[in-house]
Formats: sequence, structure tokens, C-alpha cells
Amino acid sequence: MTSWETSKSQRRDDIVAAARTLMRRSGDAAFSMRTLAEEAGVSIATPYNLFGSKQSILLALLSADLADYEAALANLHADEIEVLFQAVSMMTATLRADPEFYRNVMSAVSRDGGPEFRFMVSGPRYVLWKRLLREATEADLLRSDVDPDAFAITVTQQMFANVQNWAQGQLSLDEMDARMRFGLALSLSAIATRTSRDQVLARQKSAEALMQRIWRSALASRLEQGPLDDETRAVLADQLVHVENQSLKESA
Amino acid sequence: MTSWETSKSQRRDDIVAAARTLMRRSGDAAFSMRTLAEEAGVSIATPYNLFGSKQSILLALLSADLADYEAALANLHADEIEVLFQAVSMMTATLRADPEFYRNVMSAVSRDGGPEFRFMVSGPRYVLWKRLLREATEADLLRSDVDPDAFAITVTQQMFANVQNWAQGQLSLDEMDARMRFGLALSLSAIATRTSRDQVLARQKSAEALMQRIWRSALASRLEQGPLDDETRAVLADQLVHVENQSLKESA
DNA sequence: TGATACTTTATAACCCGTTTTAATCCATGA
DNA sequence: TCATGGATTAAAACGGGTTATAAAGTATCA
Repeated sequence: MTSWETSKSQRRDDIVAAARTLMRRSGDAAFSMRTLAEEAGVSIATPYNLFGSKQSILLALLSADLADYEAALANLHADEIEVLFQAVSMMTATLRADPEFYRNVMSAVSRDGGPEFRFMVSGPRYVLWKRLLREATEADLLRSDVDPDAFAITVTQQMFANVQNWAQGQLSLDEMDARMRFGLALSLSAIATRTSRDQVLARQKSAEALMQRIWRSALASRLEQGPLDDETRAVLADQLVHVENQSLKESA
Repeated sequence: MTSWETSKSQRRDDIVAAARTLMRRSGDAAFSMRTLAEEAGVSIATPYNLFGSKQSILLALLSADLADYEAALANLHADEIEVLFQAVSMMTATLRADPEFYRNVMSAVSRDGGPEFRFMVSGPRYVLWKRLLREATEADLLRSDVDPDAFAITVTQQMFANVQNWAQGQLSLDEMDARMRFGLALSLSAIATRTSRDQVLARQKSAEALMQRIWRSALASRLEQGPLDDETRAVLADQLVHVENQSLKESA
């Protein structure tokens, strides 16, 4: 590596570090390319020379963490069905470790998020889930009479949609976790074998109970803020989905 | 309605019509608030006075068509499981009637798409699906031992994610349709009753075959463009998901 | 050391969505 | 007919992402 290249990669690192700082400090509101350049001690043109665009910079932030996530996932020791649910747990744990940061990065990236975003974030995850599901099938815990690609796509899409919904403030982290578990268990229960059926159904029931508990407590805290007018009550009754969303908006 | 109010609603209509024209003419690239104002023969400030923001205008475009969709859905006569799949067909048909328009509007709206978007587009659809699923349950075509809210959320989320993926250019309309059918059938098969099990499984198999056919033809057309280098081949092998996406990008 | 080649810099510009300001229009009611 | 008052207008401005330009800087090689 020539000295030019080191100073270039140094600058890249500076910019990514500055982006992290800004994102963590006060969200994507404070994250303009001009403030980023200032924070990194660099001119406004440099980030464009080195990264090309704002979303590339944000993608660089995500990529590092996602690599950590996958590495940790490789070290799990459990039966092949449990690993699937642990993958969910780890995703939630990753997000919970620094929620504002991830929320800001993910929603910022997916706002502009062209195909690049999908390709870099969703793509690798699809490969990962496909592998996990194949391993479960090989262990005779999932039936093999359903197209593995189709199944993996469905599952991955569900996970991804949930994370995105969380990032956009439509779900609490807890509800995201519960939805992912429920959706996963539901899908799995459609192709579970005799060996794994009970295990999967138990997972499904527990995720279901978790969701119900979350809804009840969201509703309760909504009631504490004051009585419901009729319109709000109707919305809540029909659209429990939005309970979290609304309390989130009001607290913002 | 006073004469002021008629001229106001006239202006609203002009603006929405101009937005339709611009969207259909050349996509969201041509859709700036300044060109919109010009097209509508109105000052830049007026759209803000009447609608408040760009996304409100786009939402107004979507809302009318979604209302049509739901109205048409109310007139279906089929057994309660078939209606679910017909709802998918009708969604696809709606989008196919004017793909560029819907793609542009949806991706533009969901790009800026704050919670408003979700609330107005996804919310009513959730209510709709929940009703359809309840009717199927009451007809003893779905088991009732799974929380209907949780189930409806999962299904709606899947449908919505698929439409969004299509709007963002990651899926062909055909693949979106196939994915929706497959995901729906898979979820239903987890809670199908003895009466409906065969029907649902047949749907699942046919959607699966549909997806495979789409992948094969996408791969074939990709091969016609020239031989695959190793890297591309690896991506395609592991990530069939992106076949459509890539050919879409290249043809753009 | 000095010339070369490449990068970064400063700066201005462009278009975007949005907001603000004061001026202007014009239907309404006296 | 004319004053009133709300709606629309023109125009400028703000901060945003991004790009273009020429000047300044700096590592490499002769």
C-alpha cells in the first residue's frame, strides 16, 4: 500500500468515524454532508470523491456491524431450529445496543435506498437465512417438499420488513422482535416435520402471547394519557398495529 | 359551497390532475414542486397552501385508486379462501393497468414516506385483510387457534412488503404476484382446516411453480445478453432474488 | 532537487422541498 | 359601489444533496 493509499484510507476512516459520531449525536437531522465534512475536518468535495454519495457512506456504517452480526451467528451451538430463533434474538440485541444509531442509519439509508441498499443489506441476509434453513432441512427438522428458495425469500422478506418498520418508527423494538418470532414460527409450522412440530408450535404460541402482552401494555399506557375519544378508540380497535406508532409519535 | 370554495376545489383538482400527468409522463424525476406548479398553472406556493406537502399530493393520487380497489373487492363472489387469492390478483391487475404511474407514485411516496404513508395506505389494507381472514375463519376454512390480529399483521406485512419491493424496482410485477401468492398460501397452510388444506396446498404448489418459471426465464434472458462471468454466476446462484433486479437495472 | 501526476481544497453553482414576506386579487356583505 | 378579508401570487430565502472549476498541496520518479 503506497503512502497515498494509506492517507486515502485514513481519510475514509475519518469520514466514516465522523458519520458515526454525527449519527449517534443527534440523528440524521444533524447529518448533512456539509456538517459531516466539517466534523471530519475535510472539504465538502472529499466525501464525494471517496464515497460518491451520502448513502454510500451510510451503507459503509451498516456493513461493518452486519459483518459482526454474521460472525457472531456462526458461533452458535444449538439445534437447527433454535438457531433460527437465536438469529432473531441477535438481530434484536444488535439493534438494542444502540437503537438511535441504527434507527437513524437504517431509515436514512432506506429513504434514499435505491437497489444498492437492498443488494448490500438484504442480499447477504438472504444468503444467511437460506443456509440456516437448509441446515434445518438436512437435519430433518423441516420438510423438503417446499422450494427452499421460495421459502427463504418469504422468511427473509418478513424479517427485513420488520426491521425496516422498526427503523421507520412504526414499531417498538419489542414488537418487532415478537413479530419476527411469530412470523418465523408461523412459516416454519407450515413445513415442520413430526420431529420439530411441537417445538415450532411452542415458539409460535409464545411469540403470540408476547405480542398480546405488548399490545395490552401499549393500550394501557395510551389510556393513561387520557380517555380515548371515539375516533381513536375505533382506530385502536381495528388497527392494533398502530398503537405503538401513535404513542411513539406523541412522545416525539 | 360558496364560489370561493368551488374555485379552491377546482384548484385542488387541477393540481392533482397535473401531478397525474407529470407522473405518467416521465416519472418522479420530472415531478418537482416547481414543475408541478407550472403544469397546473398555479404558483409554487399554492400546492403548499392546499395540500401542505409533496407527499400529501402523492397520497391524494393513491387514495382514489385504492378506494376503487376496495370497492371492487366487495363485489366478489367466491369461497372465502379464493377471495384471498383474488384480492392478490386484483392488486396485481390494478398495478398492471398503469405500472409506471403506480411505481413512480409508490416509490416517491414511500421514499419520503413518513408514518402518514403507512397509516393511509397500509392501515386500511390491514383492516381489509383482517376482515377477509375473519370471514374465512367463520366459514371453518381457517383454524381459530391462532391470534387473528397476529396472523393478519403477518399476512398484510408480506403483501405490503412485496408491493413496495416492486415499486422500488426490485421485482417484476409477475414475480411480485407469485411471491404474494406463495407467501399467502404458506401462511394459510399453517392454519388451514381439514376442509381447506388441499385447496391451500394446491395454491402453494402452483405459486411455487410460477416462481420457478419466472426465475428460469429471467436467468435465460440474462444468459442471452452474454455469458456470465464467475462473479455474476455466483451471485445468481445464491441470490436468485436479484435476477429480476439486475436485468431491470440494465434495461433502464 | 525539480517535474509530473494525482488528490484535496475552496468556492460557487444547480435543483430540490419548503417557508416567509408583502403585494395583489377578488368574492362577499354593507 | 366600496371596503373587508381570506386566498393566491411573486419573489426571495433557507438548508439540503450534488457537481463543476480552478487553485493548492503532496507523494512519486527522473
